[in-house]
Amino acid sequence: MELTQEMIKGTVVPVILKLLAERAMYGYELIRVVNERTHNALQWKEGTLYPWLHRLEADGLIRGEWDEAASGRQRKYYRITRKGAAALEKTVHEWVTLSSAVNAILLAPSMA
Amino acid sequence: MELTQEMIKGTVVPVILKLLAERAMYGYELIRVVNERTHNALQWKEGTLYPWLHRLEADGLIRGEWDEAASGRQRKYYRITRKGAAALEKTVHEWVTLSSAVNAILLAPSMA
DNA sequence: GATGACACCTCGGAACACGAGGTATGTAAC
DNA sequence: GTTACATACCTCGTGTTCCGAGGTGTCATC
Repeated sequence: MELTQEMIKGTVVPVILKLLAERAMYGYELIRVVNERTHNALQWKEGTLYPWLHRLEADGLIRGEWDEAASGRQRKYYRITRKGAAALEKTVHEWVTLSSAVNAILLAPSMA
Repeated sequence: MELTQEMIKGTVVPVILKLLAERAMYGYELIRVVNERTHNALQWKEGTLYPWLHRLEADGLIRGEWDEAASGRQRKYYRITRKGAAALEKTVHEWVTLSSAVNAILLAPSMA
């Protein structure tokens, strides 16, 4: 019964879309940025992220493109599509609705 | 790719514990109360709730007891245990940490 | 006596996370 | 030059979960 991990589900998609809306990034970078920005509250793993990137690309929400870094290393940079931007807006709204509802219950004062 | 349903996962346990910390309730009642309090933002289903009640009882976080309602109908009232109260505190803290981290990303101003 | 709300439950298919494993390249140390 | 590590991509299998569909029985109403 690993609660935290369960909570993380469902936040993956909006967070990916949001970060890619800010700027194009490659998979490994996304993991690093998320772990840093959330101080490891969200601990993303490769086994979770890569399949999602493929799914989102298949759905046309993001588009990946191989590019050569200055070091000469190949990286696959993803950027958000128009369709993805629309999905982002929708999913953020869903998150706000849900988290507000949950907060309203969890943070209500306990009855004595 | 049903995002909202995915998000709901992980919120089930803290919400159950919190509501039972307020007062003893039976399963069917929990579903009704949650759907009302969240205006259907969380739409709980029986197929999700009942297995969780059994799991939480098996883990000693809640305790169920059959009781006869005034109508004569049998209901299984659940109440939180001492162990459950500790788990509630922990899981609420986890939720706050997680939702704050996600909000920090999702609600950040988009770069132009 | 039939219909529908209440109240409990289980089962099975589909979806998902993630650990473990794999490949390949650049960099640093020795 | 080769060993070792960080980078960077990927897939597969196991275990876990949701929830629609189905089942049982009770009570109230008509």
